[in-house]
Amino acid sequence: MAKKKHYWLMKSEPDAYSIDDLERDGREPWNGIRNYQARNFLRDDMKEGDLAFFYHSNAKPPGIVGVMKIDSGPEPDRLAFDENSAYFDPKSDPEDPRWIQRQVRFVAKLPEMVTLEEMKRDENLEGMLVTRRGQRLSIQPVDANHFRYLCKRGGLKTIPS
DNA sequence: GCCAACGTTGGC
DNA sequence: GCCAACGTTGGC
Repeated sequence: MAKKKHYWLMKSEPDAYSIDDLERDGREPWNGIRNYQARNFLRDDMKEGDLAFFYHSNAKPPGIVGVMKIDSGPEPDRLAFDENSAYFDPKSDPEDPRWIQRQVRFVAKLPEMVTLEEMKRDENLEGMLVTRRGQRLSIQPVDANHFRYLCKRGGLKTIPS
């Protein structure tokens, strides 16, 4: 039997990079993550082929807007080595990179976004991390049943696999 | 713009 | 190792 898929939620501010940008680009490095818990998910727990929600944070309204696929293994985040980057980190050694990225590939845009407010109100999503007050982790695991439910809720006819 | 909820840094 | 000060995230 094939290894069980994991599901994720990944946040981006649409002013910086939106679902429309990913639809246009097709495949992009997901980089600039500078939080250890999120880094560990990127490095250790994500598998190539996993599916993830694209979440618009700091948006009006915030919420889930699309689905993407993890399309690479863990790679060093080279922005950490670039002095001119906002994500430069002098403590990241190119011989032993501290920060990790993944390639992600566009899968689908949700016909209807599912807002954070809707998710908080929805009893089917009880316990989902993103609805927890004060949490701010930019990469989060999502339960498989929550993933399927949210795909339908967002108007997808078929659940991506 | 405010501020709650963190995470990080650095003095001790 | 403690913890105060500071910085960031991100909803509101």
